[in-house]
Amino acid sequence: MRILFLNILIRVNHFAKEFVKRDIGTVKMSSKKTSITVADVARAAKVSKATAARVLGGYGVASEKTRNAVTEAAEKLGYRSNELARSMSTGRTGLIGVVVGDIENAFFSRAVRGISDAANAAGLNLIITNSNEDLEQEREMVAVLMRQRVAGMIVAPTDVRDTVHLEAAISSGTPVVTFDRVADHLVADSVCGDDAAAADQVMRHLHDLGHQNVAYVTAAGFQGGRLSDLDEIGITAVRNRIAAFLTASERAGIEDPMGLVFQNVIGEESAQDIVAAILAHEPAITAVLASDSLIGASLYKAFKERGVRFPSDLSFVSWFDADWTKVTAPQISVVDQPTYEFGQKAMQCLIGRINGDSSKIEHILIPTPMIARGSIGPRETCGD
Amino acid sequence: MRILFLNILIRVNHFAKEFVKRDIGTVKMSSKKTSITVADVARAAKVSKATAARVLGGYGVASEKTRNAVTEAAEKLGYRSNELARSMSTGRTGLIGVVVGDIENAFFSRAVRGISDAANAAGLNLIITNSNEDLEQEREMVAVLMRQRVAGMIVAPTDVRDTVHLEAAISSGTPVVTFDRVADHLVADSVCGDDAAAADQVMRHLHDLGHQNVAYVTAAGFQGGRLSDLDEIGITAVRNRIAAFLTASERAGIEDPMGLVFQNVIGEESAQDIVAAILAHEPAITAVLASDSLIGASLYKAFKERGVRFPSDLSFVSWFDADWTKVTAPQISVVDQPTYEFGQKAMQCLIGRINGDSSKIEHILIPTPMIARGSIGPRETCGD
DNA sequence: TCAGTTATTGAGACCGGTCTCAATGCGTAT
DNA sequence: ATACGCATTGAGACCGGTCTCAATAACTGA
Repeated sequence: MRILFLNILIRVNHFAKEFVKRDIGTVKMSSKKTSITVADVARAAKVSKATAARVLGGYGVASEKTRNAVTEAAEKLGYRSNELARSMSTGRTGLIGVVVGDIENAFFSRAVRGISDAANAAGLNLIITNSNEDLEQEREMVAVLMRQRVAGMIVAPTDVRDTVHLEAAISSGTPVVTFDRVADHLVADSVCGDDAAAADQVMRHLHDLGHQNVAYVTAAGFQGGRLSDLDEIGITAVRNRIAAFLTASERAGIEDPMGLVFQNVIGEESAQDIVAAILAHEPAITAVLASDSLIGASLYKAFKERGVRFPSDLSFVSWFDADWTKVTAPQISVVDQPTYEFGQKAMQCLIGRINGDSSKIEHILIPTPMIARGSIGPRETCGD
Repeated sequence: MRILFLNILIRVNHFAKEFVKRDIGTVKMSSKKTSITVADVARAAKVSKATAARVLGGYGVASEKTRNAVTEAAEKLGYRSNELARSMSTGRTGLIGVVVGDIENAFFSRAVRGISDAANAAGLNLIITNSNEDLEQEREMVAVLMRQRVAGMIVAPTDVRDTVHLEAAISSGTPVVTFDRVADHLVADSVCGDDAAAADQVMRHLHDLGHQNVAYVTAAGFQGGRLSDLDEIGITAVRNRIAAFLTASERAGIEDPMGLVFQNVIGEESAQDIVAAILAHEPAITAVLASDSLIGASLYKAFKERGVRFPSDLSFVSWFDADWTKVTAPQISVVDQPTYEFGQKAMQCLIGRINGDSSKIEHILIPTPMIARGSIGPRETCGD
């Protein structure tokens, strides 16, 4: 009788426990309805969490029967993997950090498109950040990306003379590839246009057309408002162009080539000032090189406003084949920077590094040929 | 003797196990050297992990003495927080997913800049993806973003007639804001230009100038190569423009307004075909509206190649005030879409939703006024 | 059928942080 | 000195997945 009672009590207790367990399970599932886990799928498929994870994560082995059961349960439950959890476990994220000057600048947005396409093809995704060509902001963005534990970073460094933050990232095991600019001392691959060759080519072309006084216009600002030392320039792309420009100007007999470098052109107001200075220059400047397409567009508009005719009054070349260079009359001659390819190459390098490639650091130079259009003409037609 | 031998064997085995364990521990610490954890900092500061986390995570309370000790240890060790772990715990990431048609299109890159600036100001970062205005790719990108557990998404939907994937995201608790396009049935805020009003304004202006046969050129493709039903258009921005265009054309006495909608202009080749068709149109088409700046640039170039003069032969208006519209001669009249503001507004809406705002869904309409420039002129100067 | 080998599965620890609540410490009043 | 209330701290569970290795199952050959 006593034994029978105890037996009944044990059964009731067992039933109550099963009831509570089921109830808790129901509540849990209800509140977590929006996020099904591997454990949920495993329960539904009547396998262990580890087995379900193997199937859903696509690693290890599982029998076909098990695989089907898990797959079906996952579909039925609407399982969606959690990359955060996966990344925590594996120590690897599928995220790539990108630091550009300004995503709105077509030069960078096209490069980002190239990076993005190559990344997506490799199952990776981009976190895009803007440095605004400001070192402090670049540092902050790199820190943000490091906290996100990006698998690697592609950076257009604002100033190659101060890359401590990039060195720290690299030391932490995060591979870095720079694009458009190269820091020689950094243990990072780089992908850049051949700026020196391009500047040289443009200058030769202009000299062949009889030009001697050629101006170079840049956004970079110099101490005392005038270039006196190339080391002032933290963006290697710009430095290389100007170095080649100076060499070529000397070759053409210019005694003070640095005096032909016009600085600090950021936006249309400063372009107006520079255009006034160029038009007032003695001896007359008969050709202008714009360091990038933003500057190019501002200068072009300012010159047109003053009634300058291309190429009869002034020959004009801009870096980067932006959309606007092809609707002007005449069309603008450009240094064609294939930034989509820059981006693709940079991403390919980075994927190699992420996958453990420890071969020698590469500095990839991509040709950036001049496209001569109607904005360049012989000096004799340039009025004197 | 046998017992002695077994005893020695057991001791050797034990020693070997301890040796291997020590060796593994050393290797492990060495490989983890680059990632200092809260536990490491806690150890160095002689507090518990929970306390160190409180200080480093900036939540809870800690004495000043403790705070200083932890902060100092963290600096000395070079602690860098792990957002993955934090997000796992908190159930919240600081990532925002963005799906645009093509980051390279200035319309989107400027919007993304607006989104990015607003996000960064709120301590958030963007994962940018491209849909290429393809529904399948959009679905895939949304899935990728959901797997990353983004805190919310800003999407320019490719087709508002099929938004199951967005509905699923919203049901999962991930707020969505659409921009440029609106899906009425979606429980999502939207930020768009007032396309109907803009089209109406442009048409009124053209009619006031005497134009009657005005063409609208779009990238959208229609069944049978001709627009017959507005519901064919999955992008609401385009649909609204065309609807207003048709209404205004009818008002101006056009009997078959749909015949003035030219479709499927993607790239410069198709632009050539469309330009030929427009120039051959009877009665003569005296004004053209380009649905976006990519189409606009292609059309402009094709017309110029055929010697068309603006505005004497043809008046021309393009949606979006792209850079190229301001260097043509004459400058192009545009519908100014302030996409930077679109992006900012969208991000603000999304931040509200992420923070728990459950107020009524908002559809924000931003004015997109016409900027009349030299490409528009009276019909009488347009040759007949 | 039994033994040996290979394939599959499950238990439990772990990633690096957050969160909860009980334990401990500190300050104040009697 | 003792009691009470408040502030601070620590222990341990947990987030959702991966990884390791022992246990179990399945297969094959004698």
